[in-house]
Amino acid sequence: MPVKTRFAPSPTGYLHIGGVRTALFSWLYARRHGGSFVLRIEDTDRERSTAASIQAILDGMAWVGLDYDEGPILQSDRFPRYAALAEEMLARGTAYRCYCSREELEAMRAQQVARGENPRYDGRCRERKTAVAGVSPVIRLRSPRAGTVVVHDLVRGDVSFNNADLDDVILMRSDGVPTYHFGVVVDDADMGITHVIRGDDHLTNTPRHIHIQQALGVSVPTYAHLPMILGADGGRLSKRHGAVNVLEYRDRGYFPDALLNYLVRLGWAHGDQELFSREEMIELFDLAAVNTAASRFDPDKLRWLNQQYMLVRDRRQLAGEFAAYMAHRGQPQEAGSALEKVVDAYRERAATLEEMMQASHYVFNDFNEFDEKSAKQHLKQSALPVLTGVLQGLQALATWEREPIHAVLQAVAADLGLGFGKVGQPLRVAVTGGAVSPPIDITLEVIGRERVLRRLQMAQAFAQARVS
RNA sequence: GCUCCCUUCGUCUAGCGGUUAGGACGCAGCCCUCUCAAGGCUGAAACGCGGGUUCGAUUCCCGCAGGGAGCGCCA
Repeated sequence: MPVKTRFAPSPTGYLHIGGVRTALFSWLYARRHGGSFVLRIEDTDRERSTAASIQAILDGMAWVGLDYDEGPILQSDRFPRYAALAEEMLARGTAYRCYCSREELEAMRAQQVARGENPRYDGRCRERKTAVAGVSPVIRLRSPRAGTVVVHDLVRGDVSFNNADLDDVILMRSDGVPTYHFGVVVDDADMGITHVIRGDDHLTNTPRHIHIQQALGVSVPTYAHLPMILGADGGRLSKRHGAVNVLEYRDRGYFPDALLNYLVRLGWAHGDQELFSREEMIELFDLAAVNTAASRFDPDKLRWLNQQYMLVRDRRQLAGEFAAYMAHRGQPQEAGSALEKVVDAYRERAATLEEMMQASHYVFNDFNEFDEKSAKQHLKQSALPVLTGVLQGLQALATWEREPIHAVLQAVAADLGLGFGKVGQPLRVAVTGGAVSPPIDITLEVIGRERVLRRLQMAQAFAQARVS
């Protein structure tokens, strides 16, 4: 039987980073085994589900490039199917109508907790023969009360549960909408899902799902429960640990491949290897090698990984991505030099496109003030002959390229009997406004003749004013 | 409270009875160097605790402690 996996988020918000990891592992498993991957939207919670969330999920999936062979399938399109199955179960006696009010159930649970028991439905409507007037009932599963269920989990091994600890789960709400438990089971069966790969938080739901499958007479899929991703402090991953919305990583200038590479190493490893292309992930991924312990999200490592991708990116592609990113951020981008040269100059100094934009700010934007500390240190009297000499040399330059620029600087340094550092720093402050930039000759090339000459004059005036 | 899961450097992890417990991020130092990076080298840093089993436990078993999840007409 060919492998078929699915990712089944509920559209109650953006696509979460933890969700992407779950989707990735399901996708990898399907791709690894030449199977198919389904995207299913679990929108049975009609109050919280929104069209905007569905769109956010689709956008997120598209951005990270996790393609699906079927879907998006909406559960809300399938309501008649669940209702029909529930009726069949009623007829067969594997399910029954429950007329208990929410208040009644709440009181029941409160009493059980007070007695130190596991709060659960006590089955009081199991044998009820008559309807209660004016009450629209829910439909509950008549689940076994004795014996055990065992979940054969690909990452945990066998996990067994006592049926006595489980209660009769609600299949259909009183308004005729299926619950999550019924929806997943029916859909996984109808769609022929062979492997259910999902978060660890569903492990204790699995015995209930198996009961439903048995009542339905469908086969039990293979389960694999993935460890959770926690925040840096070990708590549930949330906004305060950095971005949890995938699209925020796009907006911060991360590469989707780097994000996926980071995520695949959370709970999975292949020896000491850190860098995995998509193809390698697919080739090497194995559920048996998935860890059992939860892991913590480390933004620093993601950042490092992103730079590793930045470093080896094709220059033309990177330039295109950088241009698109700047446009996305509303950054004007007439540079003095080609964008390819800019990205080559800054890729070593930026882990993300956002950082690249910040680091190369002066290439695209004019300024009228120098960084105070840098100016104080480098734009002083001793810098005047340097600025003057360089200005003259550059004005006379025929081709504005790194090598001839470098030759000019070298000549000025030699003329003045200065080390290169005494030339580079004042220049750097003059043309960038600060003390940090790529090698000065490259910096000048990339900023462009017009801006460089203008800034040199500005710096000259600045230093002159300080002297007098 | 009850049920289930988990436990190797700060973090991600390798390990699958005998290792100087390896790698990566981060951190520190050095080298390179016109600044900052990138890169190279070096360093500090871990088997939660207690019992077993065994000639020998990080590794297998049992407790404990600590963490996490579930116990909804949410998913």
